[in-house]
Amino acid sequence: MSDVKGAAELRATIVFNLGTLGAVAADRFAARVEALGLKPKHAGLLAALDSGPAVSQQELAKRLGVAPSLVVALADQLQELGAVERVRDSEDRRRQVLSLTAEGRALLSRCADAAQDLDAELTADLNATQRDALEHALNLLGRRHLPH
Amino acid sequence: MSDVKGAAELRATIVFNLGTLGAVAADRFAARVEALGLKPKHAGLLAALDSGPAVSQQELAKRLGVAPSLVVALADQLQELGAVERVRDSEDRRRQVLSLTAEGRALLSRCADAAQDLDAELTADLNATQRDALEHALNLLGRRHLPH
DNA sequence: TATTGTTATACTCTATAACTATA
DNA sequence: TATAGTTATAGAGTATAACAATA
Repeated sequence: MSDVKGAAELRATIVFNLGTLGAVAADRFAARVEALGLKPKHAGLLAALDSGPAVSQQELAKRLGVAPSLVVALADQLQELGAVERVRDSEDRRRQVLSLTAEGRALLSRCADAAQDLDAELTADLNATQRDALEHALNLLGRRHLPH
Repeated sequence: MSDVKGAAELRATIVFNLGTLGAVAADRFAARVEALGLKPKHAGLLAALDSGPAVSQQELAKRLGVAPSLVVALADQLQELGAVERVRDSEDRRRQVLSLTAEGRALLSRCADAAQDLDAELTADLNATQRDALEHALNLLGRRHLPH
């Protein structure tokens, strides 16, 4: 069974298709949210803020798997858009606590709209069973392999 | 139905999970093939060469969706590894025709091994039915949305 | 002294533009 | 003049390192 494998075997793998289709998906999502003045990472930050209680920027960086300095830049830009507010934590004045504004929630909602639109576009030639199975399997993998 | 959507709705989408899991998959694949002296794009080039008849570098660039100058760099590195050969086309001496060597085929095979290993790792907590459905759906999407 | 946020710098990846050889 | 390949340059994105304020 140590057969020599070629392009066909590589292309058939889940990892290969996840990686390449993931890049396509990310590009299309980026194109959609660009109209909102956002990059995908901004949407990620908005989602992280909407998910749980207010946290420090350091904590956000860990959740998102990015450098703290990047959180600073993303938050700066979101603040400029009026999407987030920075409030110094009165208990530990080193901490900047980020929170979503109404505008931030509206932007996040429009990101979700864009993602749902793209889902329909991407899965147009899957039948309902296939689509549900894909959605379910990806949600399972997400829960297992993504930070949350 | 113009309900305000939040992080939960965004995270549940296929596009979101494809994008984020795709990045995870790509990172893991990159880590594996690094031991072979390769980056994912090198594997992509090897696979493209294995897929069809010999073509020019320009044609390769179109197939891979990258700039021609990147194909030059990738091919340089693969040639250094003894994985590809460059032969001037005798009919049009501007063209460099790339072809896989035995070493190149061996490297590609090891890339496929790595991808199959990662598949098992990634889908460890899916049952056989879920796994097959995921694999099938991704292959369908790949045929529809990736160049080939 | 350690930690949070910030700023400054550097690195990786890849595209665009300029150049060479051939057509 | 146009095209294949190559080389040089530039930009986007993000990390690492240095710094300031607070603990």
